[in-house]
Amino acid sequence: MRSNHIMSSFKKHDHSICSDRYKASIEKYCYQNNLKLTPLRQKVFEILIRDHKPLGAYEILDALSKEGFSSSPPIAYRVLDFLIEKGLVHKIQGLNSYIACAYAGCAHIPAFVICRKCDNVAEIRGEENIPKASSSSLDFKIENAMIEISGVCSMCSDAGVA
Amino acid sequence: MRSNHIMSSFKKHDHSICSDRYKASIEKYCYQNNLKLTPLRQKVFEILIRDHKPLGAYEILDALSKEGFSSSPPIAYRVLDFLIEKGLVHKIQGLNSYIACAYAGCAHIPAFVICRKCDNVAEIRGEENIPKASSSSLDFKIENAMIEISGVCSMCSDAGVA
DNA sequence: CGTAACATTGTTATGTTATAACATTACTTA
DNA sequence: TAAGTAATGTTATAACATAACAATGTTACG
Repeated sequence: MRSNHIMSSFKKHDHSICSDRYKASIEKYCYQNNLKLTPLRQKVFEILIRDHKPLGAYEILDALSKEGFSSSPPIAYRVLDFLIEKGLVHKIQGLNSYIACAYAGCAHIPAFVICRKCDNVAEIRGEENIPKASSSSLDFKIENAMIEISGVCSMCSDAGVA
Repeated sequence: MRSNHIMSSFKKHDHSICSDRYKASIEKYCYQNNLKLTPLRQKVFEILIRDHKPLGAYEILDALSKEGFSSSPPIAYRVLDFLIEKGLVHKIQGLNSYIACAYAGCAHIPAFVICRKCDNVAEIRGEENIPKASSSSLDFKIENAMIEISGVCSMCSDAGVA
């Protein structure tokens, strides 16, 4: 397991260890890349890793508000834009929500596995899943990929009927 | 080329032939599956294939309005829900927009190649691109996949600088 | 130091996308 | 032809996101 590997939300684990790894990876990344990890940015990131689940922008705003931060919409969206641009957070398009990157600092194409029952999401590496053949037959310059797999995780399918 | 194959938006082609193929495939599919292709549903589908581009729900509503149909938001969303559920239309999550399925009636996992310059979109088959290994190691029951590749198409990269 | 330039955060207003809830009309079928 | 269901019409509002500008903080350089 690589040092910054984050545990899947689909497996029971001690999340405090995860949280520490997340924090360490973002701090290291910002330090190495000379990015300012302001209190607001730290707080948003902390909110995102707390539940180990994707959150909507307005959920983040609520959380910020409860902790005494300003909470008008642009606050969240700007910080999210920053974190997304730096690859520290990803947007889950299918849920209009945001999740901390599990591989911050490692070049990768993110892909997500989303349980429609418990709303947990695991990030996996999507490199091998982008359609090389088809798109090259189209002579297309690939810049980005969004891969979101949905279904039911093992914890949920063990728990009851479909 | 299979009989219902639709031309890629990234290649010059006679779109009237495409349109006819789209229409034929939806009519055939609805007939075979005993689905009611009402005037409203037909019109929405026709609007979607006209430009051979994805459209937002409110663009569809505008078009409906111009053609004398009722055009409050639920009108479009309900018809889109129906067409999506039947696999005749797909939603492009990254653009909040909707596109007629290029493989209606064929079981497939849709994937999209999206040019960020001209906004054209080509549907390709995504079967081979879902992350089998990773998700099976998670013991996850896959139901659906969303694969959207973005970049620049050959027409746009020929046309000028990046 | 002081100040110009830039980055960050604060605030108001508004734009865009989507759905809830209920009314009406049409279509089926027994 | 009446009851049940599917489809469409309408109003209101929820949920998601950005534009535009003000205020404050930070940095770097003479």
